[in-house]
Amino acid sequence: MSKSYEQYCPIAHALDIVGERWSLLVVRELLARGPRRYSDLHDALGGCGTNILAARLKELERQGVVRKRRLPPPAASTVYELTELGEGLRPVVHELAHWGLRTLSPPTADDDLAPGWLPGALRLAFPESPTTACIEFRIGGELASFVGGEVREGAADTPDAVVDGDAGGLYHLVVDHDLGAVDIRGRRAVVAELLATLPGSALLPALTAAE
Amino acid sequence: MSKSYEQYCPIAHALDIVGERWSLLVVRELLARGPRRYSDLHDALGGCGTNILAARLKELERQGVVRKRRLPPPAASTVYELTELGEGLRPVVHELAHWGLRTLSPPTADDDLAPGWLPGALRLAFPESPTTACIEFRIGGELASFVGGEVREGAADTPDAVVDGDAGGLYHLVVDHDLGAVDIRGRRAVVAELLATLPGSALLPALTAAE
DNA sequence: CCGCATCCGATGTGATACTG
DNA sequence: CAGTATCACATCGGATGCGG
Repeated sequence: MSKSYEQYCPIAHALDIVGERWSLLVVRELLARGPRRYSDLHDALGGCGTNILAARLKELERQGVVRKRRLPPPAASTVYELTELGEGLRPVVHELAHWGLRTLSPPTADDDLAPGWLPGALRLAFPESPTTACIEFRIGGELASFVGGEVREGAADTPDAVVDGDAGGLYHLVVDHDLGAVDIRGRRAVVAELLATLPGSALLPALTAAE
Repeated sequence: MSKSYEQYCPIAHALDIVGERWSLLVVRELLARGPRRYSDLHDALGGCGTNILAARLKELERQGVVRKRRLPPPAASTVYELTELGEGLRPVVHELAHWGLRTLSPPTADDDLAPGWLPGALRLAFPESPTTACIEFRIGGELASFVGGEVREGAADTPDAVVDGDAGGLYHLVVDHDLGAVDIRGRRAVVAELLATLPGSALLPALTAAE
């Protein structure tokens, strides 16, 4: 879409930068997983055409959303990472993800999901510093934890709560706020608190009434 | 883009629905100005090709984002309006607008702006119920007011504060939180409170530090 | 392998014209 | 006013090539 909307409007301007096909998915990937190599991105995007990916990265770099960095010799490779401007897209992607969840049906099987999806999914699902509690998630073979408001891979040392279930259970926990969709050991209250930080907790109840 | 991203991911799914060119601008228009006719949309979008607009509206309707409604005889006409699902995009568009503002330079002249832009701009800029105060905005010939957390066209009866200036001043007020960029009569504090509800007030200070 | 650049058929876009 | 029809053209997606 090299063609701009040519409107004096922040939304049109934002879309001029990240509105092209694949662009926001590149940002999603960098937000959820951190700095990545070209071919990692290409794989994660379900193969979007190497030329397209190259074009998007070049454009995003030109716009100051993404930065290219060369790693030191031991692992000589180039990685792409978000600039501060690019990091600023987190709330946008976060809201978009929650809106998308409304019309996305629960996952059918864990096979659909790429290995290592859980930490990224949690990072995208929850705001940055939602709670000081420590919660461990064991979802369909994946393992990740909330520690001090941050998401880590792997188990937690002394979790306040452990959430156990499959991807469908996590879906219902996040979308329907159904604490019964997963198995929770420890302090259920901290999980409820975490859910209260979701955009949906303000929106969903309002849907039946007038918005 | 009739072609879906075909990923099990809420963001990819959201973009399958509103990620096509022009789609989010249609939503923006309906969010900011309420139900509109086909040709009003076509004008507001800077002429995006009637076939494209028709295709987008059809797709958005099919996806349950937009609804077509026929007005009663007196003003026999068809209008498009957002469904509850479509209204749910408000936080998304809201965040996107604030991100876009970061790299959008101040307006050069008021000529750039379509008549009646102010109420829509205020509705997009500020969250839904930010304050109970009553504030009147007089920006470059445009007139709009915050009353009870809602934006109205025209003057306010008994405003707590009156904000006077041009479009550039409003820009700096919203982006830089510069209360000096406009002329404020009455209680400055209620304007400062309103600014505190912006996403930027949480993000901008954090940019110099680590995000 | 990694990081692209090039070529090409399929598809989407944009301006104009035209119809109910 | 509310679209549909048409057509030149840009872009996309997929395959392939190719130097480091």
